[in-house]
Amino acid sequence: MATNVYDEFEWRELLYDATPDLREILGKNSLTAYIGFDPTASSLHVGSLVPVMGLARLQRFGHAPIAIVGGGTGLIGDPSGHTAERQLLDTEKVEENLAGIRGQLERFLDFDATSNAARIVNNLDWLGTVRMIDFLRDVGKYFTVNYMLAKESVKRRIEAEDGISYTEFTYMMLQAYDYLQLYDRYHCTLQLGGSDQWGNIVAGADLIRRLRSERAHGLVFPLVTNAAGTKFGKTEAGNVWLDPVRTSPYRFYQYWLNTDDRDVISHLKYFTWLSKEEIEGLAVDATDHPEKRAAQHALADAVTEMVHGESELSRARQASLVMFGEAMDSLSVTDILDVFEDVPSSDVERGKFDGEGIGLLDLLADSGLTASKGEARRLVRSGGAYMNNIRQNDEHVRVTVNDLIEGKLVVLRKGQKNYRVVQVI
RNA sequence: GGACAGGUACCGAAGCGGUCAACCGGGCUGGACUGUAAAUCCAGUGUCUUUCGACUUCGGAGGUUCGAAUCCUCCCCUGUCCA
Repeated sequence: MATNVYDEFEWRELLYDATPDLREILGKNSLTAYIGFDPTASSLHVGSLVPVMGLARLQRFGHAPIAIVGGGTGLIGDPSGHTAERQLLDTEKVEENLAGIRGQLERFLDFDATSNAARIVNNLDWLGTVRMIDFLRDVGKYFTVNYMLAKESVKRRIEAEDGISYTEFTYMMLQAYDYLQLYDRYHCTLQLGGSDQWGNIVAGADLIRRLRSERAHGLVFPLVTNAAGTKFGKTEAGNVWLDPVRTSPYRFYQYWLNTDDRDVISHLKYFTWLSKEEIEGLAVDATDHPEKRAAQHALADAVTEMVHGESELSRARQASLVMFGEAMDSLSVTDILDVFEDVPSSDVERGKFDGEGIGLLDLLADSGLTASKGEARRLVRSGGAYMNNIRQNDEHVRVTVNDLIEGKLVVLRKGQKNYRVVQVI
């Protein structure tokens, strides 16, 4: 393991840009560093793992991390990386989001460390009470409009048709003020962020230099990309969240497992604690035996365990086996309901299974797995229909009580991974 | 307001009196292959019954005809050009 966190960031390719001399400074001193998190939702998503782990990595190298949850700035909206004016969130919503994010951050940071304990602070503490006149005199005076206009995030929006509101335009000053406050309160001299934050970070460092004659630093991470050109952290179903209620651990696990070959090594560097040697070993495996996908498994295991814990990881793996065709007769109803937690289910009356039972085609159509009986028929004929993970070739088959697992449910499947749990009521 | 062009299934796009549930391409869904990948190949893609067949569909409403997506009338909408 490297001894300087700067080197650590560097080999992980997390170093997009940094202020001069930062490497030496990080090697010599224990710094206090911060990252801001926007409370735009009540959960962080996988994209936030880079900055979150960035803080955690810093802490492991002896630096003290501060996570700002932007209760104040969140009420304003950061124009960086956005092409259109953002919707304002109301105070109540921001409060709610803050609570969720705070809980998630606590998983990653050590708040009990003796010399470099982590902190979570809310910038509403100072932004909420600062008086406009004071702010303009103390902070605004040091920002020329020319300087702000030159920033990429502002420039892009000025060129866009809808422009930028004064509110969002001010955002940069607020973030700079945050940095100044943290400097004054905790002697924080490093700010981290995504590459889109560079302008805001430098603005803060400049402000500290002018007002306190002290050098403050910045380091930004690259934007995480996918080789296929798709947006990182997004699936057809939407964002991949850390919150297990929004994205089940199974889906979370699957998201990482499906990482493109071309991305998997860099994502291992970004999102895991695996060492350089371990990752290099996995890179060799990936080249020699791509079909084994050892790197994807390592990635999915590591990230799922880190975010959801060991028992959720093993459940996700179990669910994956069953989802991809493993026989399910060894599973109990409880297990099945667990595995198929985020699979749609439908209810059918018990009486339908009595005696002759219900036609397979009717069951497929009634459950909504196929849109019509005709479609169900075609599905069976083409060999894509399964009941309890057993392929059904006969379209005249009838489903009776004997097919029910523990008399309670039957699992229908269309193709590789379209499931439907039919529960008997 | 005027002149053209056009509105067809998820999208694009043929068809211009019967053989049209409607060519073809994309998408989508299965299957084969495979690494829960990419590419490729095969099949399917209105509903119901499946063997024949029945019913509802081609902007809307009427009409002509034994018979219309195809012809006529009116209406609605879209695009382009001229006011």
